Amino acid sequence: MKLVNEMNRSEIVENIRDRVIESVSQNMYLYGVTPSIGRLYGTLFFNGEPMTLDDMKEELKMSKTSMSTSVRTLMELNMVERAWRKGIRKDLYEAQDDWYQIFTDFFSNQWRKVTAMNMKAVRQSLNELTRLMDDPELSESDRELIQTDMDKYQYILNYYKWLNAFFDFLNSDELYQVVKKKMDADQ
Amino acid sequence: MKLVNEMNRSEIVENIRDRVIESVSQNMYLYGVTPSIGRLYGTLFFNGEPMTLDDMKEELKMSKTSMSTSVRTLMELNMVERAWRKGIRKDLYEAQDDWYQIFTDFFSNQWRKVTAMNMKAVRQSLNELTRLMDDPELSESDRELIQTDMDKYQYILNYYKWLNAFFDFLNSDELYQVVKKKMDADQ
DNA sequence: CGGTTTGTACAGTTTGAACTGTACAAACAA
DNA sequence: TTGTTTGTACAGTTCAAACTGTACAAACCG
Repeated sequence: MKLVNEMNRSEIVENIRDRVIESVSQNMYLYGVTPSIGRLYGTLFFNGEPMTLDDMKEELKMSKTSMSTSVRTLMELNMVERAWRKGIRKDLYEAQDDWYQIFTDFFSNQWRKVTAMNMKAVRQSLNELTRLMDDPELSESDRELIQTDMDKYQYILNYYKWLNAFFDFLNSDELYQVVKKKMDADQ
Repeated sequence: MKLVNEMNRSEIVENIRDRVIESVSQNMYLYGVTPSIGRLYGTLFFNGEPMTLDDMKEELKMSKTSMSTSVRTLMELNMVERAWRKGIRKDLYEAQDDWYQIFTDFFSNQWRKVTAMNMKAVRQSLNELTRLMDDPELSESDRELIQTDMDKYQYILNYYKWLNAFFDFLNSDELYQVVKKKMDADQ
């Protein structure tokens, strides 16, 4: 097609880059963020240099407010960090570009938070049922019914304990050795 | 409080159960599902017995259509399975109650799908840039610019390969041994 | 001190996703 | 065959989240 030949080279490179950013951002819902926020991360990642809110607003054609809130979200996920350059008064942000780190951090931070909350709720429920079981007037059939629930709660607790151990493993050095072995096996 | 004493026992047990279901469902956004769908899963999990769409509709006070689409979503995530009981004409569904399995399946299925798509896009981009680099008229500065992008694409590809090896590990027996070790260390 | 720049709180708007009700197709019953 | 039951497609509605613009507080400048 003639048009392509008429495009100047940096335009072509830019288009290719945009396609990759789009692809990455479309799939960042796995991290619980919207495509817009994903696009912002991609932009920062490929820009290399830190950017100001106004840079981002300009690049993505969105409001400054959106850029402000989006960049905060990315910071909470350890995907973006503050940066400083002397002589620049505006806040600067740059992409955390270690994707392995981002991946493991995500679990340690987000998932652990959630499991902790759930464990609390389940532990409390387990306690309340235990107290209920103390009642000597309880019929045998009631007892069985409650026990069924208690067994489930115990199962959930064990699972969460296991999950947390798994996250410990994710943060350990072993991870890389173990996965390396799998990679070599793949070849 | 007097009220509590007046509640009959199964009501109390029910309330405790609902609280746990709510807690679990609130946090199932990590699996990319809404609280409603999470609540449906929780209901099926604690019900034990398989349920029909009408059972669910009744239990959750929602439309049958919602139950139908929600249960499909849960099936795609391997969180719910079809069940059969003789004499019952309606479709029956029961919760997959092995949470370890659900967790590892989630990665194998959802994340792998996403990485595969991204890899495709990045590979294509890398190819196109390689072809662009063949042009002998390319200035040195253009070359460097393109090379910077190509390095990033290569980095992404390596990361995705690593991720896939990690998912292989998740599906392997090793996982349980390795995590077991961490759990014992925790005590 | 007043004047300027920068980030964000907040209210309002837009957009998309969740949810509902109806209408129908497929499966079954008689 | 006709009548009934069951699941889902589809159109419409409702609701929540994303996004914008304005207005202001905090920091900086002279």
